[in-house]
Amino acid sequence: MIVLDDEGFDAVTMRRIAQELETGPASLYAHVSNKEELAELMLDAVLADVLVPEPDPARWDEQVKDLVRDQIQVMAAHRGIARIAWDIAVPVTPNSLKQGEGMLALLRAGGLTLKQATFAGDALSLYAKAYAYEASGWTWGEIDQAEAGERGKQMVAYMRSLPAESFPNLLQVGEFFSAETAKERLEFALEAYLAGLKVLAKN
Amino acid sequence: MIVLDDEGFDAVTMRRIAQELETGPASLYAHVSNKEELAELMLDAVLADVLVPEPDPARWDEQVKDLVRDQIQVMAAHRGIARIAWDIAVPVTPNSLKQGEGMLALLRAGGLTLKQATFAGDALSLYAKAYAYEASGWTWGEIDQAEAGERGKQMVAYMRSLPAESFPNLLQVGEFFSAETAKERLEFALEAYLAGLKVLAKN
DNA sequence: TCTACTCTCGAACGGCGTTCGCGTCAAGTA
DNA sequence: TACTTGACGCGAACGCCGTTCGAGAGTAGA
Repeated sequence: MIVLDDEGFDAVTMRRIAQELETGPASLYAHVSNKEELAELMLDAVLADVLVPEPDPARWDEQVKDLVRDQIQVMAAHRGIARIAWDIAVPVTPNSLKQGEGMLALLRAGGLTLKQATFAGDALSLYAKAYAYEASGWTWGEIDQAEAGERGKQMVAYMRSLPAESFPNLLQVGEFFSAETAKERLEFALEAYLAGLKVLAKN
Repeated sequence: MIVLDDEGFDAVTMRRIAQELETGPASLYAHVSNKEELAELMLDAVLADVLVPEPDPARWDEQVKDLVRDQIQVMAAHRGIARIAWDIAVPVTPNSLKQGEGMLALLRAGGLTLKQATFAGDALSLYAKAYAYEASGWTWGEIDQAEAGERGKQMVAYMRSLPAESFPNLLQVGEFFSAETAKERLEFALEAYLAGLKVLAKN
């Protein structure tokens, strides 16, 4: 009932889910108290697909990167899930907790104090949600692939046309913002942040 | 007309704005083509309050931190603005561009290549949006301050009650997630990320 | 003054999340 | 078996939302 609902729809609505179940929207309220609760259940179901590794101090940094990448991948793979993740203030569902604990364990294996690990885990999950949400935009957006490419080119052209005296840097960076560099941007962010964590861990 | 609209409302709706202007919702469409455009105008107006510094290579890192802090502060100060920032795929309004250019200039002053600066700027603005959105939650949420504190305490208690064998780390970190540590979390993220950038800049 | 044109905005459309209580039906009792 | 009763599924409706349309008001030119 829960897992399949978010696969195919533009926006998950109570009416559409009810339709899927061949019933009226009112019937859903027999199982969940509101849409937010249903959203939490969906997010939790999706997070079950991300398995948390056993910390290995020798390669904890790669493990952290993998975990973030997996979380992003799984959120981006299901339409609307990333958005849901933002609307949930404090995640207390079983799989959310498991992810949180797993991330903490990895960061502690990297030599961070408990407080540092907590703050780092918070920042990383914030970034994962942010990136996944943005990624959902291009993956599931209303515009198709060809049109998206066209848009990208127009964007680059537009940036190049900016007045050089006001935007000396910006007009050169258009090419770095295509969909192809998305992965690269993620890798850069992970590398930079983890490099920073290693610096802070030594103090 | 534009600037004041987002100050007082839980959610900015076309009807409420029209009401504020003592007219019907249809009249707004004479000035903007849809809600998204109106949202862009509001975000741009708000960003005008963030002034972009002249890059100083001696203290570029502090300047970057200041810029991110200012962006967050200004977004968190206006209800609903942070959410709007997420829904805008590519910001092309004048002040958004100015912020982007300013950030690039600072990062380049720190010795990053153009590509590195682009990716770093992207990650930083992603984080700024993410943090500001989260911050909007506590600042403008439907629950009042006293109740929020109560909630926090319950949260800590709940985390302490988790089974120790499954969540050895998580059950100790409840205290680090209170509203008081929010600023500290931001500072940690900034410090870690900038430390990482300095490492990468040397290669 | 009359015409022609522009612009405003009341009313309505289709969709949303959620609520209410009627009607059905199964379990319990005689 | 026949009746009563209780729970509960869900059709219909409520009050929102963003957006559209065209009647009518307002204005400028002849």
